[in-house]
Order: sequence, then structure tokens, then C-alpha cells
Amino acid sequence: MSFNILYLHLDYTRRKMFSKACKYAINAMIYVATLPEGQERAGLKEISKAINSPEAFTAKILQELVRHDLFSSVKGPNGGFHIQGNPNKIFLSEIVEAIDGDMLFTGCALGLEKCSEDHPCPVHHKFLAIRDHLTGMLMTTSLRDVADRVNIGISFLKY
Amino acid sequence: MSFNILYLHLDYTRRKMFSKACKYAINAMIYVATLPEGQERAGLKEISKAINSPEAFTAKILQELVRHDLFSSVKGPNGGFHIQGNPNKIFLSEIVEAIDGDMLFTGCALGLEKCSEDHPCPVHHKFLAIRDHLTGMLMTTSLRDVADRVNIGISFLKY
DNA sequence: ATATTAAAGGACAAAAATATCCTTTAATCT
DNA sequence: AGATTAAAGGATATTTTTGTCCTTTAATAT
Repeated sequence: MSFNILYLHLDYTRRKMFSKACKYAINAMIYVATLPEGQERAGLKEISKAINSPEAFTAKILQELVRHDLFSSVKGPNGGFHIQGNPNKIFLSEIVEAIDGDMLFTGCALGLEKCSEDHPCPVHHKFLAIRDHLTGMLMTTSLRDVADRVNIGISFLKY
Repeated sequence: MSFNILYLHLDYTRRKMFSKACKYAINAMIYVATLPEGQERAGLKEISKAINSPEAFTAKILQELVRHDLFSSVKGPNGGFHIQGNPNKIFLSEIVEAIDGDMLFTGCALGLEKCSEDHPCPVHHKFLAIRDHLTGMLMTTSLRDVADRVNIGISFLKY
């Protein structure tokens, strides 16, 4: 039952920019940011249903976000997760960095250990602009920004 | 012997844009593109030494590049790999697509199955520009471009 | 106080990516 | 033709990422 695995298992032709864990993290935080005032806390089940993610795995990621002070959590009845701080001042870059780290922003695109201006990889200069563009965008896009788009119905968290 | 694994094995804080396989592929092709006229073919050992990559794994990747008509290969003594076609007309995008697929260019950043203008994810519009920037760069940067930089000594394939 | 609820945490499982080894195939060289 | 060389391909191993399950901890509600 493998058409394109005819040739080796080097078929992973579906590499994306972020890890799944990171996507779940971003989606989860956006979802919680969309909740109305007075009820801005949501439980694991609610969150993973809202963003269509595997519950147990999502739990691990939410824990990680709590450790990174992006969420805070409350146990027991009516417990759950709420955003730690002001969604206007939480940026996508912080979520990405919490889960995927900063290699996307700082690491060499070609994997050179000591890639730098002095000792650049062959695509160093080409990627500088891309990286700046990407990190600039992530560092200026707040949770509020994107959550509002969901709330007014012009963007979506699942399917 | 695990300091930052104190908390779960969700520590993969080193996500990069491309897979390792893809980096090896790009580096390998750049290396072969740097070879002087008349000897523009290199064997697996030479290549993986030049780009500092694991030999056997690199072999698989070179095979894949041959299947994608980016390299052609010759067996036996003095065999090896040479670039199939004109390095001026081979672009980084083709190598990335051969190994990592086109999800980086076309896939939704947040993993929405049917992310589109009509039904966009919360960061759709923000990522459009990034993606265009990235793919534009990859589609216009030729192997010759980057190989020349290595040849004149202003960029490097290892360390 | 006790029961209930929900997150935290540990152990484990499955899948994908990375990597190695060994055999087979096809060139070249003698 | 036979020996040698190097890529192709198959099998397998390791590591990382993704995912599940079950117990423990700490809140709330009765």
C-alpha cells in the first residue's frame, strides 16, 4: 500500500516551515485569545476540539507553553488554560521560539556550524532578507491581531 | 545526561527551514557545480567529504536527485555524479522540491487542510508575502550563482 | 472532609527522519 | 573474459517527532 515509497523511504516530500507541535501551539493560543471577556479560559478538551488536534499530544504542548509563561493553567473544575499577559503584547515569534526554538531565525539554512558574515554558506546573503522578513513578521504579529480575524469571521482555525 | 530534557522529550528546539536531506542535496549540487571544466564529475566519497555529510545517507539522497534528473550518474571506475543540464538553469527551488516537496511553498503555515483565500487560516495573509519572497528567491537563485561564490572564495560548503 | 474535575507528569508506542551496512548491478581497465 | 571500481538498491538500526495511556497532583464543589 505504498505507491510513492517504491523508491526508498526517503519520500518525506511534505516538509513544512513549522513542526506540528508548533502549529498546535499557535492555534491553541489563537483560540484562547478569541474567547470573550469574562470567560477567557479554556480546558484541554475544548481547545483540542476547537483546533482539531490530538488531545494527549496537545496536552504536552500546552504544558510547555505554561512553562514558557505564555499560558497559565488552573487545575480542577472550571480549570483550564488562559493567556498569561496581554494578547496585544504576545507575538507569534514567542510561541514559535518556545516550541521550535530559534534556529529558524538564527540557524544557517544549509546547516553550516559556524555560518556568519565572515564565513558564510553559499546562500547566506540570499537568506538574510528572507529571515528578516519572516522574523519581522512574526515579531510584529500579535495574538490579538490574528485572534480578531477569527472573531470577525474572516479566518479559521480548522479544516 | 540530559539537562534540558528534564521536561519531556518535547525539546526539539532546533527546527530548521529545510530537512537535513535537503541541505545535503543542495550542498552536494553546489559542490559539483564548483568543479572545473573537464572534470565536472565527482564520486560519493568526494562529495560527502567536501560537504561534510554522512556518506551512506548522502548516497540515498544523490540517488533521489538522479531520479529527479538533477544529477546523472555513471558507475564503475571514474564514475560518479554530474549535473544534468546547465547549472545556470537549475534553481535551488528544484532541489528543495525534489527532496522536501513543495509544502514549504504551497502548504498552510498552520496546517489547515483547505487553507485558501476563501477559507484562510489566521496567518494566511501574513505568510503570503513571506512565501512569495522565499520561493521567488529560490526560483531565481541558480546553482551557478552560488557555486561561483564558493569558487571565488567568498562562501563555504563546510564548518 | 470527601468526591469530582482537570492539569501535570511519567511511561510507553508509532511514525517519520536520519543513518549504516551489505549485496547487486553496471561501468571501466587489464 | 575477468578483475576492479563505484553507483543502485535492499534491509536494518537509531534518533527524533508525534502520539497515547495511565497515575499523580491540585484545584473546586458538595
